[in-house]
Amino acid sequence: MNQVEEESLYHSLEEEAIDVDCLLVEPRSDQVSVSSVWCFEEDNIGKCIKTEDASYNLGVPDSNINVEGVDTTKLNALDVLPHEVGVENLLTSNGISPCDDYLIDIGYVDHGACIDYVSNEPLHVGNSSSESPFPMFRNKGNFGIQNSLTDSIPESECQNYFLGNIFGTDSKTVDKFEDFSKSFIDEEDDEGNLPLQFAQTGMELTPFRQDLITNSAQEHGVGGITHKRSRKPTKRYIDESSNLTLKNCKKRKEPSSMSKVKMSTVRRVKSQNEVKPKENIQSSEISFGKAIQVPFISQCPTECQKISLPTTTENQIESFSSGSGDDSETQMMRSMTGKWTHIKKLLFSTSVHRTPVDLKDKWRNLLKASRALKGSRIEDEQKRSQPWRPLPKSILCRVRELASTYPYPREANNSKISKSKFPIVPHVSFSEGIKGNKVPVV
DNA sequence: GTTAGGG
DNA sequence: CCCTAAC
Repeated sequence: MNQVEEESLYHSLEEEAIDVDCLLVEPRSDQVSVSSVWCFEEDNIGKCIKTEDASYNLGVPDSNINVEGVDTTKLNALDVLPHEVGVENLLTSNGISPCDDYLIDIGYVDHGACIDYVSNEPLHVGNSSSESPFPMFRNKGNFGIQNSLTDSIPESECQNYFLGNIFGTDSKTVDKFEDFSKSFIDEEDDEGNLPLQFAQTGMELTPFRQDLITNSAQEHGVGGITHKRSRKPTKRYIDESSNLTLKNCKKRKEPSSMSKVKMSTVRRVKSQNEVKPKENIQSSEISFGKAIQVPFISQCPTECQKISLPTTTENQIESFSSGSGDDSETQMMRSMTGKWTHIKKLLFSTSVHRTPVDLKDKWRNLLKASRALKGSRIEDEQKRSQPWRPLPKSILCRVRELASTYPYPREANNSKISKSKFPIVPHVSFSEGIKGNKVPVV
């Protein structure tokens, strides 16, 4: 139907005073009342009850929550609306235009659907001075849309629209859908599937429709038409992702400038073919990280976690700590200034994510735990007092033993241990203990 | 730059 | 794990 037909129809109806239910609305209002429109719509519900039933049965909720339904209705309304006739032209011009029924239906429904989603924005209908909140739209916008569609499209076709667009089964409907989409697709947009095209199309149309689509997308989340153009991950993200595999999937701040130096140092140590320490250290790394990936070696079996330090590392530590050799003095002096750094270098070289400070903290925590155990003596009591899983008693005992042997600075008054043995703390390597606790292994 | 220690 | 003071 075109505008002329509608106009003539309207006049004929008016002259003959035939219209009954459909014109409960006062047609001669200067302001087009939306509630009137809704009265009209309500009275016409019967006309398209079949369509409504169809849509409702198809799961289109009352509040247009169904994304596909929303877009479908909008699509249909847009499709029905003659493009050459602007809504403003149809609805304004001092009152209701000759084709009120049709135009209110289409135009207002079109806008009403938008209002339903752009709740904060008053409806401006062309030159009309009406600016009403249209409260009823929020509740019954769906009716309007569907009625308009029903009135505008043959019933069967209307059903096909709903059915096809909701389920995507009707090829005819899909064709129409595609045609509609193509008619609005930005030429630059050559990607995306149908829903995406439609979304892009909607954004090309008007602010109303943009809001409609975006709002519907926000409301409905992931499903339906909310396929947004997938964003390529940034290079930084990719780098970080790849690093995560190396850093045991642990988000962690890049540990300061020192750690950068350590990283290079670590790499240098790695290049020295310290395979065995690596293995042992890897086992320790398995213990500390959560879901740690071990990139260089195969996972050590559980037995492997309790092996003592490999000979290479042991020799290094011995030479480092015992004072044998000419360089022992220098090393010892260095150890005095950078104990944890050296421990890290020697024994946790492959634990890229762990800084010397971390090692220090870990050891401190172990000492704390061991002291706590010493105080309570009863493991059950410890379990009760601690929110976390307690370390196995054997482990804590071992920590105490080591702590007495290699006292932590300022925490142990035990001065019988010479400072030259500090670096031997690395005799403890942390391994995964029972129940996933981190366990120092000697 | 490194450690100790508090938070 | 982060921060800061101290060295």
